[in-house]
Amino acid sequence: MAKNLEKTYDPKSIEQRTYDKWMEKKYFHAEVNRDKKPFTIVMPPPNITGQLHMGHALDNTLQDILIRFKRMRGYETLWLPGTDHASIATEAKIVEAMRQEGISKEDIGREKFLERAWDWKKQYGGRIVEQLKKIGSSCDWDRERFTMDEGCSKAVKRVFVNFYNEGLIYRGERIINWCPHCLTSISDAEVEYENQAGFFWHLRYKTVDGEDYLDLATTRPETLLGDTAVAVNPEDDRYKHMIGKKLILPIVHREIPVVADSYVDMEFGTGVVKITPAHDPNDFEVGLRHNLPVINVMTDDAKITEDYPKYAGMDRYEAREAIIEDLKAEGALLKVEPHEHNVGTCYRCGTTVEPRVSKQWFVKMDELAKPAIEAVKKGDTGFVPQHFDKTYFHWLENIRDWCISRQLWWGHRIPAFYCDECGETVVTEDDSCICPKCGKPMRQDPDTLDTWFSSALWPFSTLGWPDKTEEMDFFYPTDVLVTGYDIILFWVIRMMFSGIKHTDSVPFKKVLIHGLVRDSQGRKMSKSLGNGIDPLEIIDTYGADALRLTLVTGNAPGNDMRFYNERVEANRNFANKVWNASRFIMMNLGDEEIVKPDDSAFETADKWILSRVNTVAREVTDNMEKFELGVAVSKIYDFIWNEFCDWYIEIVKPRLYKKDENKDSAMAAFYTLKVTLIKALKLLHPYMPFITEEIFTTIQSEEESIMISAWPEFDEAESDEAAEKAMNHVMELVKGVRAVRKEMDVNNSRKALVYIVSDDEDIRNIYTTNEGAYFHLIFASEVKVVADKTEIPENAVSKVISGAVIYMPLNDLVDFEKELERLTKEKDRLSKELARVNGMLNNEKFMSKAPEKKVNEEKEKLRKYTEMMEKVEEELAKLG
RNA sequence: GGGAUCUUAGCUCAGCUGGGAGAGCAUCUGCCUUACAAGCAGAGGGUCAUAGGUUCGAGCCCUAUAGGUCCCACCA
Repeated sequence: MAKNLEKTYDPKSIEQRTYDKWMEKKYFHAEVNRDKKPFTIVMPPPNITGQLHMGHALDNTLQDILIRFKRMRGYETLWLPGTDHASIATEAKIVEAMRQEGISKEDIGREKFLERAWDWKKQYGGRIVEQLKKIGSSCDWDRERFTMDEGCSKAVKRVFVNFYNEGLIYRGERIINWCPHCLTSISDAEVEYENQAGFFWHLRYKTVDGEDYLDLATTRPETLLGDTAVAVNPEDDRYKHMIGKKLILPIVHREIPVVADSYVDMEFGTGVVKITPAHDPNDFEVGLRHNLPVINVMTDDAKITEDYPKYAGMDRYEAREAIIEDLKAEGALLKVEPHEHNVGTCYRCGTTVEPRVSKQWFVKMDELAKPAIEAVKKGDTGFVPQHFDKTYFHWLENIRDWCISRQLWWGHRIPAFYCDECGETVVTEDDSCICPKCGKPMRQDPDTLDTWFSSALWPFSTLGWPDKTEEMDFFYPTDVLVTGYDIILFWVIRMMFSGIKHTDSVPFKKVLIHGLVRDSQGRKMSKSLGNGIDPLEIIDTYGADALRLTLVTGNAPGNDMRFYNERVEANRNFANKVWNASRFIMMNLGDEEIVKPDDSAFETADKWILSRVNTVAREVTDNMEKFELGVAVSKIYDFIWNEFCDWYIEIVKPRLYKKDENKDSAMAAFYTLKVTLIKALKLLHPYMPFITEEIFTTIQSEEESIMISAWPEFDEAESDEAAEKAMNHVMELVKGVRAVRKEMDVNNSRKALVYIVSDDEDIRNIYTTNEGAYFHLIFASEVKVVADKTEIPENAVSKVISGAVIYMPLNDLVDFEKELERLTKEKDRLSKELARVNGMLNNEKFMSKAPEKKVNEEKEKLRKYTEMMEKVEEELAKLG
């Protein structure tokens, strides 16, 4: 107990050591334990390509807070960590690395490529895990998973096969989003739209006989190579006569029909649209309706195909230039005007997506979406904050089939097999598939699945599904999913429908949504801007606890936050404050053991702080159960700094310094200090795990860790209204004297006689019995508590507080001006309050409609303010 | 085009079911008071975007307007 703490808190000296201890003791490990209630969070798996950024730091801090809180409350808490194979991102990195060596994927072949990928995973996949540990994450690392490990892969196959057998997965030629850089299809959700400045090229398509024409505009003239029709609205009188006629496609000189389709907006442009089914999703639909040919004019990397020798091999933008020139030459280009339009880009590499018809695998969404919507409507799963359910509903209600096949090698290979002999297709979990029809070995689909297909199963595949495991039974469904709002449509939705479909249960009961961490100017942190703040650097400078506190204070769920170092610094200072308060207690105690003295040794201040910490525990617990983490931690912060340090410690100092004179009183103070500190540390622990552990195990050496200690639950017996009321009077007195001293410019070194005048015997008793609590705080030479003013000297400075008036004869010429100003100000304040209270109490409607409790409160205020007002007026009268 | 969200002290933001406007930082004034100057004490600073409405009572609920942010959307 007599261990010393250093003078300033040094996070570096304790964080690693503390974390190692926790790991060694296996505190993070969860087991199926039927004696306890489970509390489960699965960590959103960071990409193996990733480096810890502020978003991770925030996400994981929130999870760790919830986990530590519940663990202390006696739950069997499982926080299951893991990483995501991130197929497209990882493959891109490896391809890039190989490019620098001068080799391509195809050079080494699929197997060798995958070997490299696994090597890469071994080398870098653990990096982010180590970084997560730096912020104190108390995950069960024994259960760490990877989206491509054996269990998860098994789950993926099972789901694919099940979906397929139920007709919920199908393969078909559809128009999909194609990234010409990543060379793969991507899902709708993976396309980011951005407004780009472009042009409208107005073109003229003439009829076969050359006598008539249709004018239209396009933003992508190069796609004209694939035009197979021109469409007009069937209701459009301007063009009714053209329907069914043939036009000559400029440059290509192919005949194409004019079709009528209500998709065409008569109001927009000329009301004529060229139809390129192979390169535009809408045109594709039109094409289906009118049986139009689909002509793909581009290669995988968005170059024009050999079918158009003149442009073959040109990149789509080069081809655009060339085609425009040719259109001009042909007289088909009427005019060019600037036009801003939405362009789809690949979320991975930013390349403009090329819509393209291709044979892909899809998940049919209609049937799956409905129960996912229902589950949130019924409240089986709820969003915090709730309004995010609107985003969720909106997306699910408008969802289109999900393209899940990717032309990549790194990922879960699609478990579909084709027989080249007889054309049979088999979808099976069995890797070495033999054709059931002709007995020949089958060829597996070369494509892999969208990364999100496997992460959609994360909450249950990590618990052993599809096997019936104890873990599934005990820990599932999970309790909370913590994630950013930017990930709802990618991930949350897919987990929901996958979970409901395969486990007959929602995968989580609550979704706690947080916002983005932005830079000090409110900009998104990004690599390209170079404005990212590295959490590890912050930890290095200020400590993990300060970082964690910064990420949760002053922020409501779902809101973005700005990150700047001044805030971290302030929180580092708080850590130091906690550190020093603890150090103070230990220093003064010396080698003595703390033994709880007889009840009579406890003073009002002791009872007050014990009562307060108890109340704070209740409020904090309530807030945390409602995910109001920011509110909760600011209550702890305020309690520790403003009540415990600034008041209680200051109040008990004389008792500690004179511990030999009154042992019992000193011991009561020590006992109260320790009990209160420990409760406060426990409340703080989920937010600041390292410092609280270090202090706890120093001061409470018989216990081995704060993180497995019991949470301070509210105890009615600790509440002490009388003590709280008394201390409020004491604090008002101290503040009053301090204010007067400051205003009168009286240095604290100058002790003064202080009169406390009150005609209320109870209040006089409070001041008499608690003199020891405040005497030194008001720098008094003597305190006289009296019933009336008869013995107050004429030139005493006065200060009215509730229930009493303070007089301080300062033996100076009283500065009448200042005194007058002070009292007048006070009078103004009181009259405003009185006007407000009177306004309410004189309002008949208020009196009849407001709750009685509120009315009584106001009556009490009226009494108090009236009394104070009288006294202020008396003092003013004295000044003349 | 649809939807969400925000607008509170100089700055960044809290404000839980409607009942006397808060914090951190910054500013001003005193303090090296034997835990902490990464500190202590005191002070100034806000018609809670605007306009209506509901209510005894609105920062909080409703409607509209303005401005900002974000998401979704097939306008060629």
